[in-house]
Amino acid sequence: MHPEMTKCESKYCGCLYYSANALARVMTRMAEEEFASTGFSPSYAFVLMTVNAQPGIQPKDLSTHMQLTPSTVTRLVEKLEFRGLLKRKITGRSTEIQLTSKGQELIGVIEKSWGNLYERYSNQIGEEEAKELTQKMNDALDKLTQ
Amino acid sequence: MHPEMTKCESKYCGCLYYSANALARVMTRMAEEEFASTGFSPSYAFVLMTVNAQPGIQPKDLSTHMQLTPSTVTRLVEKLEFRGLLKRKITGRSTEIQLTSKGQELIGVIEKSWGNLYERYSNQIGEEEAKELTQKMNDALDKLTQ
DNA sequence: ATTAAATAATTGTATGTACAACCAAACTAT
DNA sequence: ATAGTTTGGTTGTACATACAATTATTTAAT
Repeated sequence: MHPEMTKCESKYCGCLYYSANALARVMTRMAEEEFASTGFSPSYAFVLMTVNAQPGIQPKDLSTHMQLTPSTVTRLVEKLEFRGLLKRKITGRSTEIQLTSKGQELIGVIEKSWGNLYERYSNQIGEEEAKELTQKMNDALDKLTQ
Repeated sequence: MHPEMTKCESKYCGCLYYSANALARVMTRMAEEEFASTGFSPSYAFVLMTVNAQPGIQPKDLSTHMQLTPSTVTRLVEKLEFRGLLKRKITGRSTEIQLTSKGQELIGVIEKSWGNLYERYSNQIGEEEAKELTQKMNDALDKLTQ
């Protein structure tokens, strides 16, 4: 038995599906706590940040960028539009998403929470290790999605 | 700009929350495809495998093991019990979970799908890299959950 | 012994996400 | 030009998961 196996009795801990989901749930719980002060759950905050970084982005691109299905993106965007934080400009079959001024006002708070989240997990995991892990996960993501 | 940044234009790709969730969704889609032939979605298959590996396991332990909340485990277990694949033996406030014979019959098929899943992502990511990544994620998980 | 605190599990309810079906717009090929 | 195909986006619906509140059991403290 390998020494690194001692911490985990179950052989299923060697499964990427299992570990990815467990880690995602832990990170989501943490992100929910950090973003709570903004009034948004993490996915909504992420949409706002992404639209802020790429004004005019289309739902399709949000979808591939966040690895969410188009229907999920529709739901996220329509709720944020309902709350007056962004608006959709439809031309033909394509749609452009822009922040409203009300939405822009929130970016500061959201980015601050995002910074807090980064600090929090970096403290626990170690900043360098966290960066490295994130990078490796992104590499894997690239390979898994061509 | 670092060379490894070229693939990802957004600074948010450096966020562990983001990457963990994106990877988890991609892996879940893949796992759903592989487990489809068993008639279970991956979480249910995982419960069955875990109970098979640790007969008599308690919901609480399943919960911490899978990083799922107790209520979620209750739902998973009650559906599997309803389908006659496992049964709960309640003594006092604690519960022991066992596979039924019907449940045991399914283990073979499930483990085979699990192997297919392993092969599939190993082929895409590279077996060594996949193992390494899984290990690093488990290490991070340990640190994030004390 | 009796009360208080902690723990295991469950229930009602809400939310995030996905799938399947669909519509409308834009290509493509005849 | 027109029919077929592809693509962006939306809707109805279903499911996995979480949160808050609750019950029941066990442990701890007086």
